[in-house]
Amino acid sequence: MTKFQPDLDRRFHALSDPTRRAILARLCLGEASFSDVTAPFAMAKPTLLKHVRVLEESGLIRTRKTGRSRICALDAEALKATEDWLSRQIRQWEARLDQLDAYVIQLYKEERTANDDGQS
Amino acid sequence: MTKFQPDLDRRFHALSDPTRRAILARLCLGEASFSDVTAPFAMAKPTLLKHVRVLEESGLIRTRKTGRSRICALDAEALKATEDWLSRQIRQWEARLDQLDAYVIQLYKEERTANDDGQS
DNA sequence: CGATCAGTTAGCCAGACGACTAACTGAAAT
DNA sequence: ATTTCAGTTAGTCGTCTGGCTAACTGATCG
Repeated sequence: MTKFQPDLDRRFHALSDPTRRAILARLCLGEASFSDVTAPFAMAKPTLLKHVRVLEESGLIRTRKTGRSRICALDAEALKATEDWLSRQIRQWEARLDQLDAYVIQLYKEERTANDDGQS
Repeated sequence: MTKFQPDLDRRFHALSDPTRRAILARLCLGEASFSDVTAPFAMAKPTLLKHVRVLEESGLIRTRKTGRSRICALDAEALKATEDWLSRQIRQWEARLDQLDAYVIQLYKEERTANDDGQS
C-alpha cells in the first residue's frame, strides 16, 4: 500500500493543473496539432510545450511529429488506470459508509422497539 | 495567481503524493488519530502534519481535535466529485474510441469484401 | 505539581514548478 | 534560395513543495 507508484504520482500531478486539464478536454474531441491544442491559451509557447510534455511523460497523451507539426492524442489505458485506482478507493470507502449506515439504522430500530430514553 | 486554486487543482495535487495516497488508503479503513495514521511512515511529524493539512485543505479529508489528539476521516463527497470529473472525461473519450473502432471495423469489412491491399 | 506525550509552530533548505524572453532548427511556402 | 512558420532549446525568475530540526503548547498521567 505504501508501494512506490511513480505513474500515479505523475498522472495526478499532470491532472492538477487547469491548463493541462483543458488540453486533455480538448483532446477528448480528437487528435490535434500542438498549435491547435494550444491556440486558446494566452501563454508563451514554451510554457505550453512544457505542459504537453508533462502530459506526455505522465502517459496521459501520446504525440508524434508529422512534418513540422506535432500531433497530440489521448492515451485511453492510462486515464483508465488512474480512474481505476480512484474507483477502488471509493468503493472501499462507500462500503465503510454503508456499514455505518446499517449500524445507525440498527440503532434507530432498537430505539423504537425499546421506546425508552432518547438521545439527540 | 498561484493563490486561489480551485478544488480540482488542490485535489489532484493532494493525490499526486504517495504518502498522501497511503494516508487516504489507511483512512479507507476508518477514522484514526494523527499518530495512528502517521505511524507507518519514517518521516518527521511536522512533515506528516503538512501532508495531513494538504489533504484537509483539498477537502479530501476532515479532522477534529479531541483532547490532545486529532482525529482524521475521509470526506466522501469530495472524493466522489473528483472521480465524477474523471469519469466524464473518460466517457467522452471512450465514446470517441468506440467511433474509431466502428470505423476500423467498417474498414476491415470493406477490405474483406473488396479483398484489396491494406496497411499493417 | 511536574513529567510526559500528541500535536503544533517556526524556520531552514534543495529542488521542482510554472511562467517568461530570446534565440535556434528545420519543414513548407513563395 | 529566402522567407515563413511550427515547434524547440536554453536560460532566468519567483514561488511552491517536501523534507528536516528545534523549540513550543497544552492535555493527560503519576
